[in-house]
Amino acid sequence: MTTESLDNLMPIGRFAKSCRLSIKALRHYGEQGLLAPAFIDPQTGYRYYRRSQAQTAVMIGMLRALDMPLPTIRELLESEPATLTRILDRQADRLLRELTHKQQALAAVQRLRQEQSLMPYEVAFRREPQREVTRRTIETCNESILKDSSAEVEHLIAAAIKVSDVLPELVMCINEDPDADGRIKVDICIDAAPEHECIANTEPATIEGGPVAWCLHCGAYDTLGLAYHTVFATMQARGHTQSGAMREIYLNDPADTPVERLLTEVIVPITTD
Amino acid sequence: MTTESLDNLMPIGRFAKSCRLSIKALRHYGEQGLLAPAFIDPQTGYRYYRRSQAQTAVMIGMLRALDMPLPTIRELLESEPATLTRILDRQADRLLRELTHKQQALAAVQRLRQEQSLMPYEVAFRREPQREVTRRTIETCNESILKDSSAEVEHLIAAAIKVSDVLPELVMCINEDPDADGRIKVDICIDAAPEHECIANTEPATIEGGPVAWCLHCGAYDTLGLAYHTVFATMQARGHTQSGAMREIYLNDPADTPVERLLTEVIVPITTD
DNA sequence: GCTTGACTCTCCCATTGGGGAAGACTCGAA
DNA sequence: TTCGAGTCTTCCCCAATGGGAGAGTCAAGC
Repeated sequence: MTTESLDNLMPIGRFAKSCRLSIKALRHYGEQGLLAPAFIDPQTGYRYYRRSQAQTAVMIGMLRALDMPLPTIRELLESEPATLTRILDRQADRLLRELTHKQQALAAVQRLRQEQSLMPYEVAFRREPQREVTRRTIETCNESILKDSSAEVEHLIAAAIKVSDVLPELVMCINEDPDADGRIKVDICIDAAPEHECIANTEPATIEGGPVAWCLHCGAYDTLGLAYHTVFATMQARGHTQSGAMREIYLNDPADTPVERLLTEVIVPITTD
Repeated sequence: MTTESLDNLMPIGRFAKSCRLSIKALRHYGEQGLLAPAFIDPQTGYRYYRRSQAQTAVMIGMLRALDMPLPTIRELLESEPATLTRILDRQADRLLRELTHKQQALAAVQRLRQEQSLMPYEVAFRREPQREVTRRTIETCNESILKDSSAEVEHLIAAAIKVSDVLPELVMCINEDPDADGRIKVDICIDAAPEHECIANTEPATIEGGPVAWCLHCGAYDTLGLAYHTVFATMQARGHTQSGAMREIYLNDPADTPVERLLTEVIVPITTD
């Protein structure tokens, strides 16, 4: 270690100022193995950093500004370019999920504000008829259900129009996961018709009829959660219990309807005892 | 209390299942004053909930799904419709800020991934000439700087084109806040010209020349943060210190340039000792 | 009436990324 | 030498739960 490099050593305060991090944060990064001081005086315990370490420190600050967890940052700083891409991909996925979630939350809050109510739906209790349908089942997770299902719905609709030339009524059944892995099974169903039987990856099925809690959602699909919550709240208040997969019926086609006019029936089968 | 209402009482586990919340969460909500059990057995400490409370519980679950903090939810549950709007407005503001932040983070991560590097800029050290400019100063906070400044920039550009019929070169100086309140002063500057003096809310000013650290950012403005961090990192590695307001020079017009072609000079004045 | 298994209680510790404060020690300049 | 500023460790705090330990309770079957 030359005199020159010794001269470059500075105590934590000055270093913190130069790289725009707090002293606390720097100590924390040291403990977590992201950025160890170049030298620690064994007598006094004082931490000293080398000027060249500021580059790493600034990078850490940047990555933190991107909400990257410290363990991920450590990986990233130690990684080869190849691994770097993989880690960043993972991070981008995570951010995208959080972004979608925030978007939906914002839409929901704005809707509540507009409606001036925490339960902006009229919930009715009624009896649904049994339906014979053609079904395709997909599996997805809670965060990407909107994206995954809408993609699949488009495929199915396109296939149905090709064979029967009519826009079918569409029902989506959400089977809440008994396998716990965060996976959810979703059935996308169109009314049964002889022509529909030839559509790939589908099977005939029956949607049981019976008593249900029901409400009508008007507007974009990303605030459907509010409708479900309102239905559940009303159900509970009356002592009803869910007794099967909840479902949505889409009353118009998103392709030719402005989002604020979209109508969706929200249905939860119940037991009436 | 009638027998009927007593019959409605159920222990926490059943109640939790019926409103889809965890037992832990329910106990916590009780402590925080959001949802107290209808009855607590003084002997055993067992909590009993009434069926009608499930409605509130489901609402709390919904609001938590919107990332609303518990104190806010308490306010909301106790509030009149008038206050409700105000609280939801506040919440929407917060969500919007977080949303913007996530968007920028995602854009930054994707850029890093694409560049396969944590420092995807070439930083140069050079000497900037002094500039005489016409300046408008705005004050904003860190999160909304992009939005606020771009709005103001459009106004100023429009005003300048009206009086001089030429697209002026645009420089933005970011004075980092000494007042600490999270407020940042931003100067939007166009080159000084006699015709510009009549533009409202502007004043003549001088941007000092001198040594700077410099890099060129190509692409959308929301990842400019990466460029700044790279510049700072390189500066620190060479032992340079910032000595004035950092600034950006916009080399083309966002109105007629595709975002991926936008060029921005990022400049940080330094001392060279 | 007793056993047994499912439920529930309280209390404590963990998470993330630090911030704040206390009390003691150290550094550097005058 | 002295004094003010810097730094050390240690402990507690934030939000909203989750997990687990150890003890007590409930309800159903025998």
